[in-house]
Amino acid sequence: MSKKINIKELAKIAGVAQSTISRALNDKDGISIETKERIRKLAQEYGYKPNITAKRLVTKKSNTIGVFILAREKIDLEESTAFKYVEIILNEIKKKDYDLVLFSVDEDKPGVSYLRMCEERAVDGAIFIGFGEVDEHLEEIKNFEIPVVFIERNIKSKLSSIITTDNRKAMKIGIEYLIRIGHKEIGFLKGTKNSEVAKLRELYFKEIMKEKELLKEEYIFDSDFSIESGYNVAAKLLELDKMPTAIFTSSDLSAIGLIRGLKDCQIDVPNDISILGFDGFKISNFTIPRLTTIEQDFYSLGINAINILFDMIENKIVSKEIIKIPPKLIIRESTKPLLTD
Amino acid sequence: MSKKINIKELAKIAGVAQSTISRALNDKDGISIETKERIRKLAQEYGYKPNITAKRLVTKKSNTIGVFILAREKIDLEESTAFKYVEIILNEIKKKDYDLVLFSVDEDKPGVSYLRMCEERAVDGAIFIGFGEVDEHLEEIKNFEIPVVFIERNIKSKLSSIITTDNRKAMKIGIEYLIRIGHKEIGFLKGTKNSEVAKLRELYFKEIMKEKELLKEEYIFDSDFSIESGYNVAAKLLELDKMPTAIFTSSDLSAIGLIRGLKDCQIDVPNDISILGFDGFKISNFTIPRLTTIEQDFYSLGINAINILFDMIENKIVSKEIIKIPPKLIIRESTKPLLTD
DNA sequence: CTGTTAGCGCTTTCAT
DNA sequence: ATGAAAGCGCTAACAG
Repeated sequence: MSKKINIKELAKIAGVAQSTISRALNDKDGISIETKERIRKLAQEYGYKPNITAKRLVTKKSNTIGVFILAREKIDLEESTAFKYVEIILNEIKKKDYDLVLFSVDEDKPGVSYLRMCEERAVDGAIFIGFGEVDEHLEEIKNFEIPVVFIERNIKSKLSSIITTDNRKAMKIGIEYLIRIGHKEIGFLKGTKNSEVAKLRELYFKEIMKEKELLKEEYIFDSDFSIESGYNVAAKLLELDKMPTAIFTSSDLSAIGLIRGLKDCQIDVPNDISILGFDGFKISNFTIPRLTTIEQDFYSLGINAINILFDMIENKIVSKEIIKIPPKLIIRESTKPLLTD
Repeated sequence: MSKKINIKELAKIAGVAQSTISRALNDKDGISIETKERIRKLAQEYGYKPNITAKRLVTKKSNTIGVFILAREKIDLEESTAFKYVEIILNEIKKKDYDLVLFSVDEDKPGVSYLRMCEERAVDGAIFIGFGEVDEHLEEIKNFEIPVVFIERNIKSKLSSIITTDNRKAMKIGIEYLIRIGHKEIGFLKGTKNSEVAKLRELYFKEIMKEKELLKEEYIFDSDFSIESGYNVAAKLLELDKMPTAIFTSSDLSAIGLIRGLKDCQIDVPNDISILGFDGFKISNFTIPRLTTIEQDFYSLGINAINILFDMIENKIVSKEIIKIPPKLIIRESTKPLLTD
């Protein structure tokens, strides 16, 4: 393995100017096809790799996307949807020859500046996944001069687009399905306190249930998307004078936890109570019972996010629109028509 | 929000030379305490942020760690352990003021060079998570001049350390537990074909079972860590003349899939057959039945990996040792003593 | 079509 | 303790 060679040395070897090397390797025009070929061969031969740092310094472009995920206190990333997006984004980015730098953010850690992080890394654009409500950095983000896409988070800023599941529709099809199969006493498990989607789902749940004149406040339970928090709701459910006949959760994992908790209390799902999940994780098709759930189209969410970001970066287009991806009801075994007796 | 200011401008404002600014902000000596203070205040006031790209160009240090995860064909990252490590590494890295750039790698995509990726990004060190067996880039990695840590992958290279779960011990405690509760007919679900840990687990399973004179080849099934692949084994199990009384899987998820598949065939876990998982994912404590499993200490694995990498980067120490983290048996509900009749 | 030259914003000798 | 100047490796504007 030979030593690293730089553009200057390669230029000397090729007997041309540095700029010619640069032109050849960056496929610019104003250079003959022959020299281009010749130089490329030479570059190959000598294992020349342009120094990306130097390149960046002059072009002021980093070919880097910053992805910010929220490190919530009690929720493992395992239990969040963030990495689903990261995976999809990573794949798309690779095709375009961009790199992904991953930042995790403690929501209430003051002092750190997201913008600063972006600037330091000279990212060309950023994606914020699932940010919360209370955020001292909100103002800062709003004034970002860098293209930004938010997933699961509705922030209006200078140069941003927003991609989210259509949470209203999600809640609507969930509730209407439950009603259709005979349920009227429908409970709800909230998501993490300062998550915006959690807030939204709660809001819509109440709104729609109120419309149907079915809303009962005592059927609404705190939870935080996590398995454990779902598990813990089971005990609270038992304290009720009368249990709901169905429960709509804010995440598959909390649904799975809840089902487990219920089982431990000798309450069978779906015979004693119906449970409806939210997410459509793969595993929910393999649980016992299989989970009926509202499936989010993570793939679309992710693809849209990154494509829009590229669009903003490359074409300086600011869509400013909110893209809502429709969710889908997947009926499986954890819900059951209510027997009227 | 004022415009970005650079060192030159700040120098002019402060009425000093650039080098003085540099010294002050990088806490070098050869500068009076007063000017240092004065300049820092000024920097603060004018919102001066050094351009990290320029800094890198001259220092040749990037404060970046590259993390390579394997994008396997059929397995979602959701189902791999990779992101568990990413999460842990990310947290540690943040403390040290490093950044993480994430690469996903298609194992059999020729032409891309990991080293190249590292060089382009000028990463100070790299972590490879769970790489496979067949790898055209293996030779290249072996000659890396950059500190490298492998997780779940045993590659000997110039400057590398290896962190892995003690898979031999894992298989041993799993098998011995199963035997202790009366099982002799013990099956095994392999992991992904070209994963090294999968190979290792298979190897040790066979080795240990042979020692005990209990090995039966027909009880060994192809699988790939995924839920679905576990599910599919159920049908194959039924084709057997005589089923094993217990099955050791290579992952929690495949165990969960298998249990589901068995259930669909009217076979009850653990009454008809015992299933032993491998991983210790959180969810396995909430499945029905709760999964008995061999728990990997992901946290230790991750922490060790990043700490060793930092050590190699900062102190130029090459440990070259293989660190094996002990696994732990967690007994829950999916296994049961074999009733002798 | 190609070479020359001037920076990008920083750190780091080498003087003073 | 501070300043001046060189240079990291590249691209881009300007000549020719």
